[in-house]
Parts: sequence; structure tokens; C-alpha cells
Amino acid sequence: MRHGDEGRRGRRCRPERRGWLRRRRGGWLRRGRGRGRGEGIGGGGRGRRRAGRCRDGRSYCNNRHRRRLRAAGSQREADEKQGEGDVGFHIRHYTAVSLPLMDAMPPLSLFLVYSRETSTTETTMTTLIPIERIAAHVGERVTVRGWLQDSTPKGKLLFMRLRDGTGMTQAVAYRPELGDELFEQLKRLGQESSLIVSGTVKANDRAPGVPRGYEIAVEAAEVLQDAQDYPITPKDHGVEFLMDNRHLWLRSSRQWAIMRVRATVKRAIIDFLDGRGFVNIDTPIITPSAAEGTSTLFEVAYFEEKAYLAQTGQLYNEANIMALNKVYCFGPTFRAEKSKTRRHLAEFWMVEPEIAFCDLEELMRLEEEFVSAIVGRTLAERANELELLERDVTPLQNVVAPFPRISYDEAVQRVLAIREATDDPELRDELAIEWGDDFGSPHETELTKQFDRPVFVYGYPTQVKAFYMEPWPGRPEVCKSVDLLAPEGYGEIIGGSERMSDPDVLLAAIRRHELPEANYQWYIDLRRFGSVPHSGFGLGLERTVAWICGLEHIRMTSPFPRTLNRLTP
RNA sequence: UCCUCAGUAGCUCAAUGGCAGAGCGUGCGGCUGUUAACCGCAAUGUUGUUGGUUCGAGUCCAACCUGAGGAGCCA
Repeated sequence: MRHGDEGRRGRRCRPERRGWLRRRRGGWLRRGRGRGRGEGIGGGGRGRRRAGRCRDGRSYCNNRHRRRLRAAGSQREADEKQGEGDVGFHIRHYTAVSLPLMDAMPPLSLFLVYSRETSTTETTMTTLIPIERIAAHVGERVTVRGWLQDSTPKGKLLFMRLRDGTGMTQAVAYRPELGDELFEQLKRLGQESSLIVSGTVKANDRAPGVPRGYEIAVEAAEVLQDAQDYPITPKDHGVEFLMDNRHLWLRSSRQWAIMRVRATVKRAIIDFLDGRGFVNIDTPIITPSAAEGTSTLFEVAYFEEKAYLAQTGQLYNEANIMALNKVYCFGPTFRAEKSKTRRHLAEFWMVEPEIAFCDLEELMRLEEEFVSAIVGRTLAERANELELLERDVTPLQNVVAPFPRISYDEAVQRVLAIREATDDPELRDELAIEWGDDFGSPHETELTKQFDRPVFVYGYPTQVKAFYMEPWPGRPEVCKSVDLLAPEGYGEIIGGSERMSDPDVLLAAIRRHELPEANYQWYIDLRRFGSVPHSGFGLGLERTVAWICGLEHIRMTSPFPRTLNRLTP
């Protein structure tokens, strides 16, 4: 549960952190519980840590013991060749037999269990199950294949926390039933050893797990590998250490939960759009020039030419909708900006729907239904994971369409009002803004605190937005753009707009931005042959997942995040 | 690119310019329905690098390296 939690460090709250927390109050960070003195990240003081604990399966394996185990293993092999076995129970033969049972039923597996002590052979039927379905098997004999997350020996008892990728459960071994040798072997297994365990499922309120409240009374076990010296202990670790071990850190329960939420968010996105008749279409990743003309892009060698990794598929999707009406692309996107914040990755996933015959108002309706559906489905399907992440779900339960809509003009007024009301000179300084400026993250954070659900800000100044946005009728200094700002300080999760539909207006904008006109001829063509009002938006997957999970940093939402200073593992 | 901070044992962190330490982890032993168990004993260091100040530098100074947070930019 707490393996390698980032931020669960016993470090005193340093001044710069306190300062940052003060500025950021109500913003990112803040995971409700388990933060020591309640100061958020890094706030857990040494005083809270209890001294002298010791646990986890690593503790019992020295080299001598490893040699002993190896010797036992080779002895066993020798015995088997001679038709003899060990004392105690061993799984000798394991066959998973898939039977065409009811849908989603796991396959039956057949175990041959030998007992050398009694010289009898038992044939035991057990069911191979994923741990996430353990509740449906109380009282049955089951088999679980997984990894030892943690174990605690208690005399004749051994509590093993077993994870199999679908969940985590407690397996309880009892020495008199297992026999000394197998019991000792299990007791001395290192953290992350791989093994197969069979036994009877029991409901027990004391049993931890995901789902909690169930345990397996171990009757047989086979060790696939006794792992030693797993580097990520169930203790405090720093970010750098954990990121260096990201390939292993992913096994920790928080990371596991985040990846499951991420998969559900992705699924919800795809299902929502497919259900609305959108056509999923792929846009190029290698592009000839910057689509929006602003961001710093990764340059790649494309035969004899320079090319760039795509920052958006939107322009291509504007071509696609003229063929397919409603489309979306969903894939990786790349930004080479040297951003070092908890909201930025160099590589992230973005879903970009684009809709023909759609104006700004219709776009906002689509976006709010979209986001509500994503949050609603995650709440329904990933309650265990959100609980494990200690995510307070009440703010998420408010995420139901319609969302409030405020104009940029009003947003500026609101920010200025907040600025007037604050006593904090630092905040006052950060909130300085004039009409025509884009919002920075302090502005967004303070603004979203006024609402209990995501909020639309529409009608930004033309000068701070991309060149292709439709001018506001009668107000050329404003464009038909809309950002969706997530609550709790998570910032912009969607940027969208109605696109220019007039070829002359578009050409003028391209020239005003001094973009290479020739590269945009095809884009202007789209307005020359059957132009229609159309709109679209992009939603950042990682920011959305970070918000839903209540994470302090976006890097935790990606299995192998690419950040300014990290390309490995 | 700019601002702030950090780098000491495997990990997380202490150490007025004066013998480099603790907890966890690791090893050995004890105990036992545990939930980051507990009790006892033991081993563990090129203090990021280079140079400087000083009788003496983990500590002060300079440069560099690495990392973190923030700004800008953005999803």
C-alpha cells in the first residue's frame, strides 16, 4: 500500500516548501490524509515516525540462506529424478485447463498435490482467479499467481501480501498445515518474489487488500523465483531514486492504482466519442512545421529534411471532418518546451475531437458532457483505486454538466476582485493582470476556487491564442475560444475553439502571424471547398488523470514519463 | 532561459568551522492474527566534482555537475 510513495518522506518541511504551500493553498498537492503533520507534501515530520519497526520478506535472506535454498532446490531436483520428493506439500504439476464456461469465468486449473509425509497423492480442484474477483469465491479453493509484495512472519503464522496485477490480497500460511520446509521457504522469500499460491478464500475484516476484507488460507504454494534485494522498500524514498527505478516503482500500489485509472479514463474517452458517432482517425506524428506556430518542437531528421514531432493533430482533423463529419485522434504529442513544473511532460497523450457544423456553444455542451462522462465512469469503475489513492471523491461527484461559463472579460474582473481582497502581498503580485494578458497558473488556480466543478472561460483575446480561431462577431480583438479549467488547482485540461471558416480571414491571420504561407495552402483549401462552421478541442490525458486521482505531479500518471531532465528508464 | 532550494551510509535525513551520526533497510538472536509489528546485538562512508579561505571545512567562498520546485509557455 505504501511502497515507495513519493512524498512520504520524513523530511522536515523546509522553508521553500512552506512558502510554496502557502502560495499554492487550495491548489495542486494536498492529498488529504497520511501526510504527517498535515502540511501536504514533505510535511511528515520525523516525530511521527515510529522507531524500530522491521518488516518485509527481505529481512530473512542472507547469502547463507540463499545457498541453503539453492541446495534445497537442487536436492529436490535430484530427488525428483529418483522418484522421491520432499517432506511436506509441493505442487508438482500444474496445468491450467481452459473450459468454455460462462463468459468471464476464469479457467479451472487442476492441481496434483503430493504429500511425501503421508505418501499419498491428492488431486485438488482449484480455480485460478484474478485477485480483483476474490469476493466471488469465498469458501472456495482458489489459485492465485503473483508477486510477494510484503510479508510478516508471526511465529506459526505467516502473512503474505500478494499482488497479481489485478489486486492485492493477504495469504495466510500456517506452519502445522504447510510443513516446516515450505513454511520456512515462504517465510524467507524476498520482496517481489514470484509464486503461485492455492488455498481457501475466507472473508476476514482484518485482512488488508484491494479489495480488502478477504484472505487466502494457504494450502499449497510453488515459488517461481525467490527475489532478493528489491530496491524499493516500503519506506520513504525520494523522487530521483523512485524515477530511476520507475520500471520497478510501477509495481507499487499507488502507481498500480494510477495506471488502472488511466486505462479507465482512456476507455471512457474512446467509448464516449465512439458512442456519439465520432470516427477515430490517426494524424501524423512527423510533421513539416509547427502547427500552431508557437511551441518549441522536437526536431527530427526526415531523410534530407528537417521535420518535427507533432504537437497537435488538429489541423489534419479539420481536413478529416470534411470527409467524415465528426472525428477524433488520440495519441502521443510532443512539446520541447523547457517546462519544469508538475503540470508538464515532454511527451503526453491528447485526445482531439473535431466536429463539422459545430459552433462554440455546441462545443461547450459537448465538452461538459464528455468530462462528466469520464469522471462518472471512473468513479463507478475505479472506486477501489481512488480509495487506495486517498482521493476525496466528493469534489468529483460534483462534476456533472452543465458547467459554469464565464467570459474572459468576466474572468479578468473576478481575478482583479480576488486580488483586491487578498492580504497576501505575494499573491497580490502574482495576480496582477490587464485585459489582453493570458492567465497564468496563479490566476487559473484562484479563479477555479470559486467553483465546485470545472469552469469554462471563453472569448479570450485573439492575441494570446492560436491563429486559426474564429473572430468574435463584432469584436475582432476577441476570438471564439474556450478553455476548461479543472477545479482544485489542476489548471487547463481542455483548450478548444471554433475555427475560422472564411478563407480570406484565415489567410490574413496566417500572414499576421508570419507563418510560412506555402505550408498552409492545404489548410486554406479546406475553406475554399464547402467551408462550414466547425469546432474542436484537445484534452490532455495526463492532466485529467492527475486531477481525477488527486496527484501532486503529472509524472505519476505516465508509466515512463518524459520530462525535461529524464529520458530513462 | 530566469528565480529559489537541495546533494552526507542501500534509502530518508541529522551534525555552532573542532572525533561523521540516527531511523529505516541489511545480518544474527528473541517474540508472535499481523496491517510501515516489536525487543536485543552487529556491520555500513572518497560528505556531488574541482579549486580556494583556515591551525582545522560536511559546514565558509568560487566555478561546475546532478536533481527538485516555481516563472514563462502550454494539455
